Amino acid sequence: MSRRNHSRKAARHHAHAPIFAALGDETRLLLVARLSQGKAISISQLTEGSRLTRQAITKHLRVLQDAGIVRGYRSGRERLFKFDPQPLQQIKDHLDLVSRQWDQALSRLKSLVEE
Amino acid sequence: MSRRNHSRKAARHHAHAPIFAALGDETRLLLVARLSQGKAISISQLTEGSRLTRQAITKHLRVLQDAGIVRGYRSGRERLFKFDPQPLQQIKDHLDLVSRQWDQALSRLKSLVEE
DNA sequence: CCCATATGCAACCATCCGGTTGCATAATAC
DNA sequence: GTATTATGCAACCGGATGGTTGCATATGGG
Repeated sequence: MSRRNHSRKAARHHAHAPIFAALGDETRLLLVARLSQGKAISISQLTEGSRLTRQAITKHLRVLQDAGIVRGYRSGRERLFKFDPQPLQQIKDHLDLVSRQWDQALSRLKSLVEE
Repeated sequence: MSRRNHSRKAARHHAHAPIFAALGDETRLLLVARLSQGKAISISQLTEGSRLTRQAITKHLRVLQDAGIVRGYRSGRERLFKFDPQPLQQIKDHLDLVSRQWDQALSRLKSLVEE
């Protein structure tokens, strides 16, 4: 295996912002929380227990779907949505990267001071 | 224990959406990446290397600051910003919670099937 | 003092976003 | 085959967002 395989991390994390953005809404966080319970849920089921309109919920689901967090498919007369954990894993990894950089910066600073 | 003790988790993660929202922009992710390197950086330094205006960057920093991800303070004639890891840790924890629910749901399903 | 640098403040603009209402269509139930 | 349920589509609305420009102010250097 050659070494030219270096995919530089600085250039590759460009797709994360839309995922964060999709989670940047309280209603959507609620939907994700509900869908991460496992079962696929229909739009009208998801609308119950929210004071929002079905259309509002539909739009939110669309946003989540475009971010890849959720996947919808038709079943009979209803559209079911199910959770997909992959995008969340992706941004979790990114957050870990940031934290790691921060920690390393701290320890570099600390060793300088102690010297 | 009285009733007042029911801090239902549904009510407690209300502060997470603004943090996700603050990260839901490519420019802001870049700023965070740079600031997580450790050192405090001024507005004009952060503006260099971006094709955006200083004011645009200033606004983005304001958003990050309102989310608590970054803290700014005046030093001489410049305003320095430094990274604060706590909010990111917070949402990382939330993501872990969601993933955990998902995994549990999966294993419940699996045990059902195998039975 | 005077100048250059770094920032603050405000107005303005186009677009996006969250939400609604109204109506059309598809599937199921009876 | 008709009523009911679940969804789709489109227009509309006000407010937030991302960005710009222009000008005012503060601070440090010689």
